[in-house]
Order: sequence, then structure tokens, then C-alpha cells
Amino acid sequence: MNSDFTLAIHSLTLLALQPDRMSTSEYIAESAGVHPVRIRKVLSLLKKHGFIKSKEGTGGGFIFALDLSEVNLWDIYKITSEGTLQPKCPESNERCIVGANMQSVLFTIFLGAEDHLGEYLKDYTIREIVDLINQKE
Amino acid sequence: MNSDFTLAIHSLTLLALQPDRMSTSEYIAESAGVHPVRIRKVLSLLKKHGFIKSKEGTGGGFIFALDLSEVNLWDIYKITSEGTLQPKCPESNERCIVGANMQSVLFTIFLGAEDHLGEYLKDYTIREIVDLINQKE
DNA sequence: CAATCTGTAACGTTTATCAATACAGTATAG
DNA sequence: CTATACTGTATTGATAAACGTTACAGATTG
Repeated sequence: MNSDFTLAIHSLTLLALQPDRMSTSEYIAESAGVHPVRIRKVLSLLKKHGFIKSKEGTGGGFIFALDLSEVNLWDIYKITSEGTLQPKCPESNERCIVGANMQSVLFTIFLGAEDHLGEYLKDYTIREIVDLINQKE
Repeated sequence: MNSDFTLAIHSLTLLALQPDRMSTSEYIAESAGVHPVRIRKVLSLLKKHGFIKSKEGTGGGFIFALDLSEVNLWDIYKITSEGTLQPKCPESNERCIVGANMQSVLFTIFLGAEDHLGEYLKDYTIREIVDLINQKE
């Protein structure tokens, strides 16, 4: 699994805990243990889809734009990692019936697998994640 | 998704179509478009789990050991790719409640996701794959 | 206009993946 | 019993993907 996915979840969870003020990419990066630029890249995707708002300049940063229960892990997966599940087959031999058709057969199966995974991930919203984090404490 | 997974499926499908004779790693490699050594590595895992048999020396190679419908994609996933779904989080900040606990929360969720995926993959046996390949022709 | 932040592009480094080589072990054929 | 054709596996090297880092333009505030 793509680590953009976990960075997005991490960031959103952090924003969920700071509902009243802007959080900077540096603050989030320090919690997640990555470089601030990487946070900004991932969050710019989330912004594009309306999950968060951002503001430049002094006192700027990122803030949640929706209710916590309106964003689930499947939404985040689709934005950050769609197609990741799909195996990357090497170019196989077109003159062999298996080589020629395996890729499209697996592609179809993995499309189904991704949908199936989606049904599971939809059950976890950011609110659930926040609750699980708090339970750990 | 790990490409060992697709190589294993590819190899088993080929073996399924050659039930009466040994197939060499070179033959399989040519169909799959990879190096024979890679095929031998993947197939040695499948052998270890009893799905295929192998024989060294002249006239040797690999052959299916079970009925086609006794091997499904979840079996193959577990052998070649278990844990692949699990996201690799960077080491996050232990002094932050989110950083300290996110990894274990996600780990648990993804264990569930892998089980869920398993239920889907169990529905596809090598026999089904062979049928799908033949339908394409 | 100086300071602080996002937004992105570009570059370099590290890490994962894979091909390739090498060679020991084993079966078969003549 | 030796040449040939395989598997089995370790190791090395090349290629590609992931990630950190730097750089800088644009926006906002004081």
C-alpha cells in the first residue's frame, strides 16, 4: 500500500484534533515523521477534493472542511492510491495464449478486488480513526 | 501488488494447460516475459506448499500436483504476498498522540482488509483462471 | 516591505525490484 | 561413468520507484 494513503489519514486525523485553528505542514510533518513538502503534496490532493481548506501566508495552514464522519478511508484511498492494488505484470509473450491474455484477466479480477476492498474501507471514517486513536491512550 | 503473485498465477495456469508433461522454467519464463531464475524462485515457494512438484535433470521441470480447483488466488496470495497490503508507515513522532498510535490503528485495520480481500480471492481457483483465459480466445 | 506560509518543480539519494551470472546438486541418456 | 539438461540458490549489478531536499514563486499578514 502506497504511503501517501497513510500520510493522508495521519494528516486528517491531526486536523480533526485541531478543528479551530490552522495547522502548518511543518507541524503535521513533525508528527508524521516526513518532510513538510511531502505533506503539502498529499494535502493539495485532499484540498482539490474539498476535504480540507488551506490558507497561505502568516497564520495560514490547513484545516478540515467537512464533518469528520463525512470522510472515510475509501474516499482517501481513491484519491491517493487508486490502482495501487493492480499488479504490474511484465510484458508477456503475445504468441502464448496465457501470456497474451493473463494481464486482462487479472486486471478484471483486481478491479473487482478494489471494489471489494472499498466496501470494507467505507466503514472507517476519520471519526472512527480519531476514536481508535483516543482509545489507545 | 507484488508481481510474484501474478508470476505464480501465470505459472500455475501454464502448468494447468500441460497436465501430462513437465514444463521447464525456461518455457514458463518465455511465456511470462521474465528471467527463468525468477520463475524458479517463485515456483520453489509453490512447491514448498505442495501445489506443484518439480524434478531436476534431463526431462525435468515443474508439474501441477493438485486438482486445478484445489488452488485459489487467496492461497497464492498468502504464499507470495502476505502483508503486502499493509502500508509501511514512516517512524512517526512518539510524543504526539497521533504519531504514537496511528501505526497500530492502521495495522489492525489493514489486517481486516487483508482478510476481507481473502474472501474475494477465494472465489477464483486456477480452474476459473484457465476458463477465463480460454474465453478470451 | 519583512516575515510566514502554501504550491510546485527540479534534483539527488536511498531503497526496492529485477536481471544476470555463477555454480552446486540431481536426474537421464547413451 | 560421463556428457547433457535440468532445478535450487546465492550473489552481484543495473534499473526504476520512492522519498528527502533545495529552490523559488505566489499569497497573506502585520
